[in-house]
Amino acid sequence: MEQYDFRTIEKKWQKKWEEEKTFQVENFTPGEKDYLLIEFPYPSGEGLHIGHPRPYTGIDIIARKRRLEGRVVLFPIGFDSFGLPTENYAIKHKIHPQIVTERNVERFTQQLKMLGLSFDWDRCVLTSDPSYYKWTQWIFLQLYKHGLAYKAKMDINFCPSCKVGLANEEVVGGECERCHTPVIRRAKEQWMLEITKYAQRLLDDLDTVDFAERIKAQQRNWIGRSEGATIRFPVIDTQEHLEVYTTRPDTVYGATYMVIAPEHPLIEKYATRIKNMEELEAYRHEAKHKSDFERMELVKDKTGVRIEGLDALNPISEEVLPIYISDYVMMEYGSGAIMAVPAHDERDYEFAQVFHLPIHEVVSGGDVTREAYTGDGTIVGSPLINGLSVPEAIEKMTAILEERGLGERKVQFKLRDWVFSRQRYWGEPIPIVHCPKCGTVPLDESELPLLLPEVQVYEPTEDGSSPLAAITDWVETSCPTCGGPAQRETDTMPQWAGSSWYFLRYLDPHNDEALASREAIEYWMPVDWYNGGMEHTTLHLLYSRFWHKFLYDIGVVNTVEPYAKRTSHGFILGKGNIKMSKSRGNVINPDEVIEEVGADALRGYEMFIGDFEKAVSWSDEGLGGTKRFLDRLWFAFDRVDKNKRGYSPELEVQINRTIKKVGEDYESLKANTAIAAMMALLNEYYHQDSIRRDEYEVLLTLLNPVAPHITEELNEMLGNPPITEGSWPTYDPEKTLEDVIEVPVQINGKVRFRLDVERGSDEAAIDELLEASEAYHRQLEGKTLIKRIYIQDKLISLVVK
RNA sequence: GCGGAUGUGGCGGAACUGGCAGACGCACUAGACUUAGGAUCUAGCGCUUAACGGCGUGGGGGUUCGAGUCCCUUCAUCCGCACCA
Repeated sequence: MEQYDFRTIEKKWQKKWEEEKTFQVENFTPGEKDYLLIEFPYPSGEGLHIGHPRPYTGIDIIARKRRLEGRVVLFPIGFDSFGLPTENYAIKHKIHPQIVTERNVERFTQQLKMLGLSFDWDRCVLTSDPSYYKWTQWIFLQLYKHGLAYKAKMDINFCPSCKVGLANEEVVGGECERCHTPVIRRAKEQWMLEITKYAQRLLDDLDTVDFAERIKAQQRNWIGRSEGATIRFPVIDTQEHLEVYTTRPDTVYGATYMVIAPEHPLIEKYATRIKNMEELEAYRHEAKHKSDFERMELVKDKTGVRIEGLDALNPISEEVLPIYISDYVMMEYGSGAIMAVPAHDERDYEFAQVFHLPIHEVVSGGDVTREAYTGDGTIVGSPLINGLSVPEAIEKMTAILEERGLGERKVQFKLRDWVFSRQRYWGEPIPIVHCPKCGTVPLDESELPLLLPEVQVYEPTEDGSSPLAAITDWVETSCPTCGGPAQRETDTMPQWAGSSWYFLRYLDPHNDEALASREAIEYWMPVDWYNGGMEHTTLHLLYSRFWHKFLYDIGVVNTVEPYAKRTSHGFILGKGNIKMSKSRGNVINPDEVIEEVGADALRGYEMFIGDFEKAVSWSDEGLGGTKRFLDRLWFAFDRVDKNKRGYSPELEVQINRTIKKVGEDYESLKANTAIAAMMALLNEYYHQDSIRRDEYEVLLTLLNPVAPHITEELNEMLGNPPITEGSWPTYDPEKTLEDVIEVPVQINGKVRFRLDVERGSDEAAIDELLEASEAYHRQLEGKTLIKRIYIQDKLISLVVK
């Protein structure tokens, strides 16, 4: 028999699948639907990375298996084609981003097809296609109309290198997620989406979906819900109150000073009364020009300045409290002001030490002369709540505050609104017009898509405004309301816009009347299984859940959550668990691997390499092992007795077990152990004189989802119709068990010998067997049996003395 | 600091609801076939011991006839968030 010529054979099957549209699926096909989704790739210039095939193959296996089980499977693909890297590449090489995108998509498509993934290519979508972004813009307009999109001048995270504003989620460790330049703060008018309005629902509905625990935990953490109370502290000799948020209203008697954020508006308002304005200004200036990164570096040393001339009154203890500004209080969280309780808060404690401020213990149990005590205890020094525990005191104090009109119960979130505009070219134009008379006016829906204009120069400008601002004849337009001269919004949407709803477009990709028909949405939604990277948990996953809930609220979709189940895959690292990178020279190129060993071996290896959810390291030797398995499968064909049906008695149990195991393992993303079981079965076949046709065929079908090309070829060589037209093997549960089981016998917890026991034997039968066993008598010589435990078909445990 | 994980041979990793630890693969060793082998096949392969045996799932303790698995405690590593009041 010839060598397995994977190059020719893989191409042959890929061509067949493409021409015959084997994996195309029609809407409304009767049957049980499965919507399986992988995160669509960003078509970067580098082409497919070796990490891409892992999640794709993992879900492709599920798709292929479920089709064989007769289910109606939607497994689509598309490209998230707007975005900065393409634009940067275009600038560098002076090629239009559109052209760059087309080229990259072309390359990605070809590479994905080489992997033999069973996508329905007819539903392929591109987020940068006007027929697609028309609907991204449409969703924005709905958000705007429902008051969830607003423009605000605010300090945003700004990357001086990318010259672009960033969402909180895009700042990692104080650096730009993309280029790692330290992020600075900059005041800018930005479009914002009010995701905070959905915070509670985004949190609550996590309980209704099947997401991996780490994903849920990370989202909860990011949303950051806390319960507490607001308290208003009068500013002495003014009409003003400083409102603070605290989770510990029980410690209000322990407040010995107050701190407001450097940006707090109180300072401007009372500038004339403040005696040390210059000093404050200097501090504010410094704080503003510190990047987040620097702010973090200096975590240990608390700095600040007292506001001379303004004091606050503790409304409960009626003590007079000095007010400080310090950058450890942030304007973005709560009200930008805190009551400082140094005895029971570590940060306040540090600050109090630096500034020699009093520390009043109000919860007993710690030693506040040494450190802040944040645990539970009995309330002391607090006339209204003395003697209570912390939780009781929180409850009582909150009630008192509400009763006296000094504050109220409050739920606070860390989640902030989504900075939605980017001052870049390669993104969806925001369909808004600014009219001097009518103000901000949304475009009429009939005007969509608002096309991205052709430009010569797409570099961002030094002042940080969008390249679109320079295209006067595009910017200058007329007001949709009054018809007078007006100007277009020149910011574009962030990359996360197009990916926040793409799974809906797959359902009805050519619809020009709606983002997808209601019928299609009702037929397919929700996504039954969505796999993607952990790095998207607080970005894409949260954003798309938010948009989906909004679309639900306005009646576009029928499910509250878009994804019923979410799993995430681990990265593939280089040898020695080091990240692959060009500079280290340890990058593995999928094209080369496919050329070397074929797509089936690559797919098989990426599944066999280890736990799907964990990071794994690439090994060329490991790849070789998987390739060898496929070669052995290929040459086993010679030993197949094509006329002999059924399973041989020696193999029957193992085959039935393997069918069971492979099916279950695929479903739980454990293709590694499924492959191990199939390897073991093939090894077993080699120990037989010949392989029966049915034995071989069942292995081909089981392996088909992992290695679709070689299995189809071998199956065809047997003269069978394609596996894709067949069905998934079934097993007989009765036959997954041996009739005679080798049961271990433990004596005082150690296995000493084994007995062949007929399946289902009772204790009496065991007695007989033990009596007849020579080993048993030898082991018991001179000892007394105290206890005997028999677990049917599993184990015999004897306790002797 | 908070949250989530993970610690098993030389390596990647298996082990269902507590029931034969180390499946499967890699590497390695020996042999076969070969002019040759980085091909293929066969066999071996946790540590220790001459052997019987003993010891083994990060460390310590506990529950149990029986613990990788359950409980307590401790150490280490990875990931995410982080002055969030």
